[in-house]
Parts: sequence; structure tokens; C-alpha cells
Amino acid sequence: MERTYIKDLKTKIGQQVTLKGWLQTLRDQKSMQFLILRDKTGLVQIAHWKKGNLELAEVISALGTESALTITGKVVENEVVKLGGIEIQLESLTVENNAELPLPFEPFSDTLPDQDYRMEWRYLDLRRERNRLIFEIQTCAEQAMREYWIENGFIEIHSPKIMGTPSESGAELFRVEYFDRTAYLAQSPQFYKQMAQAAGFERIFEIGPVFRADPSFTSRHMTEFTGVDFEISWIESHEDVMAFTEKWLAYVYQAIDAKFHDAIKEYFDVDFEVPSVPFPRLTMAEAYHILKGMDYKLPPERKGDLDPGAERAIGEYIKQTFGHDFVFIKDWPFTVRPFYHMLHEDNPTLTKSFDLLGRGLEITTGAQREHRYEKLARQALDKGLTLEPIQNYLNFFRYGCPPHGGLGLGLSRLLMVMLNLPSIRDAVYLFRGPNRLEP
RNA sequence: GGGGGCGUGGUGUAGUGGUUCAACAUGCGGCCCUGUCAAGGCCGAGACCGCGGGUUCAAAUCCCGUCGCUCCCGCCA
Repeated sequence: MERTYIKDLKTKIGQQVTLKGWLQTLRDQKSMQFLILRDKTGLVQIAHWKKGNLELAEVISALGTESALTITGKVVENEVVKLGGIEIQLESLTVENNAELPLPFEPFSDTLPDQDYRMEWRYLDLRRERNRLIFEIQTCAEQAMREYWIENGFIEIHSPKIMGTPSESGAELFRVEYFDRTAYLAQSPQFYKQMAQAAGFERIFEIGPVFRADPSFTSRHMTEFTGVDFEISWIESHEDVMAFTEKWLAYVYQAIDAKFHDAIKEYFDVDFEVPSVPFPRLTMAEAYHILKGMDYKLPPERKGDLDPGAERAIGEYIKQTFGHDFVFIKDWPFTVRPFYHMLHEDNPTLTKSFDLLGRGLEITTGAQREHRYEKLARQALDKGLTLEPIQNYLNFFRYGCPPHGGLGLGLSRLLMVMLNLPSIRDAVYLFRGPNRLEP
């Protein structure tokens, strides 16, 4: 018999249906048993008169909550039933997989175990609709990103995650055995994205894993995460990248708003808003001026940079002044940027780069890249790098590479901002950190 | 890598020197209840208070070390 979803039951009054789902609650009384069944569309009560089928009553009595069940019964209206005024009169029940008792924890309890413990039993934690919703929203976000890219002529690439040479810095790379050599896990698709520019792809994107060997113990870092990257050729400056980014993100927010606005309010208590375009922009110099006005004292050793406290302060300022969740901070000093960011012609101490902050959290770094071989090599040397290890990268810029720029965005960080999640561990399917390799 | 906080039955918490300090909630087991609905009632099992050492007549409670978790900083997405 064809499966019916719980949300569709009101159209099936009087009919026999088959439901599949999990046992949320069992109320086992003297003469009756009430089962609350949950599927991804809702909850419904199932009623069973014990004397009608004593054998079945015994099976039901032995069920553990969270057991996976297939049940068949007749849909009846019953005003007495508080759960939607509908119930199923049970006819047959199959235990697909009984849940052992006791459960490691009760996923639907008012008080939940701490996050680390829940991670051990992540599949139980994910049974709550609030958690499943995060990944439905992530799916929607990725689809909207792709739609926007594809409509704008982008090509999707999948760059390798195993690399032979440390690329950007080397310090944060995981080393892996590769037959009789050492290889490294990619900490960014940066160089491969740029290769696609030299290849004449003009506009490319990639959504894929990124590995960082940083022993970071914060609520916003992971050693493996999903990076969202794109790169565009023939730009005039980083302003073009920012202009594309804000329209792209607004499109993503629109798609999510259309589908999940009410659910986000219900489960995350967030009034989801599509951000207005353009996003506010601040130069680093302006950001410093604002921080000074707010009496935020930046540690002196952070010259030219922002610390997380400063980012939160700026986010707060932007929210109050412009009512906006996002702000581009642009024109960062070369001292705090990688060697491949392009310098301003009229002020070579500053780069044509930007960060995007969402609610005071850094979710993106982008820039126009330096595509002129001599200048790029000079900048690498100025950063104290030697050219030999990055020669393959430098070669991209020898045979007609167009001017280009792009960005990298942390997918889980974007979800944190969208849903106001307190930790990135809420926003990722399975967390990987310095002390977390399982499950 | 540096700093702060926390660590009590399966889970979440209370207790912060002794005398009802090992408690409460939830979950689990049993019994009861004419249809319950965050079900309810009664009974029961379950923690040597992370681990090691120390102070004290006396330690879950104070001190030191250690491990684990967590947050902040550094680093970044």
C-alpha cells in the first residue's frame, strides 16, 4: 500500500492509509494504547483498543520510543483529539526497527545533553525537525547559489583536494601519505580557481571541502568545512566582485525566505529578512574611524587588522546605523593580506580586497587578484616567499590571463548568520575539529 | 599555542567544609487508571559527586596536578 505522509491525512478521512515513521510517544493504558507517530511532515495519534488484538497490544507495549514503524489504519476525524482533530484507528503495525531502551538521550526532551554528547549520537540529535530544517535550508541555499551562477554563465569546477606542494602558506596544511611521498590536503581551491581564469573559463564556481590544520577551539572554526568559491574574469576592480556577491546573496536569501520564512521564525526565532542591495561598505580606514568613535580599543599589535571583537562592534554599528546585517570591509593593508591580492594603483600599501561580515561574523574574504606575472612575483618576494614552490601557480599568469577576482565563503558560517546559530557545530552535518574525528 | 569556565545517577540540574549532602526533574522497570493527549497516580532500580594527590577531626564542597568538555584570544571561512 502506498505510503501517506502525515500532513496529507486530512484529505484522507475515512480511508485506510499506511504511515511510516518513528514512535514519538507511547501512552499505554489499561484498555487502550495511544501511539504518536512522527514523520518528516508532522505528528499523528494512533489509537488501539487492546482487546481488539491482544497480541498486537503486547507488541506495542514492548516498543521503545523512536522505533521505526510502518502502520496501517483508518483515518477518522475526532474532535476530542488535540493533535489536529484526527487519529488513526490501528489495523496493523510492523516494527521495522525497534529502538533499544533506554535511548542514549531523549531527542525531544526539554533539556538536552550538551553538544559534545549529542555529537556522539548525532543521528538522534538530527531527528529533531529544528536540526533537519538547517539542512533543508542549506540545500535550498546551495540550489539558489547554483541557479544564480548558472544563469550568469558560470562553469562549475571540482578542483583536487590532494596537492603535491604546500601552496599558500604551508603552516595550516594537513600532510597525508601518498604512496612513497608526502601530499597535502587543499586548504583552499584558490590557485585552481585562478587556473580556470587562465584557461579562459571566465566565470567559475566550486562548492567543496576545505581542510585547515589550525588547532582552533572556537565556536566558528572547523578543520574541515565546505567552502563556497567563485572567481570572475575581466573585472575592473574588487568592486565588481562585491556587486556580484550582494546580488547573489540576496537571491539566495530570497529563495530561502520564500520557502522557510515562517519555519525560521518558529524554530530559530529569527525574523528572516532578505538583505537590501547594495550592502553597506566601509573602507578599513572608515572602520577604524568608527571603532575609535565607539571607544573600541584594538590591541596595538593588530595594526591594520580587525579582531573578532572589532568585527562584532562593526556589525552592531551597521545594524544600528543602516538596519543591515551585512557589511563589506574593503581596502585592507597588504601587510595582513596574502601576496596575490592586487594593490591599489594610487596607494600600494592597500589591497583591492574585502571581507564580508554577517552579523559581525566574518563569512567571506575576496579580492581582485594580481594577474600580472612580474607584479605577482614581486609581491610574493615582498611577503618573504620563495618563488620556486609556487612556480606552477605563477606560470598561470604567463600566457594571457585576464584580470579577475573572486571570493571564498564558509557555507556553515553563512548558515550561522542566517539562523543566528550560536555555534558552527549546529550548522554542520558532522563537525570536524582538532579533537573530533568521530563519528 | 595562550587564558577563563565547567566536570554530581542514562540525561539535565541543585547542593560549595560536617548535622535530612547525596536531592530534584526527566528517562528506565513494575503496578494502577473507560480515550489518553506535555497524560496522571503509587512503588522501585540507578551516582563511592572526572581521575590522582594534598589540607582538615571531617571534602562533592578548599588546594595542587592531570584528563575531558566548553568559551575567549591567536588564525581564519
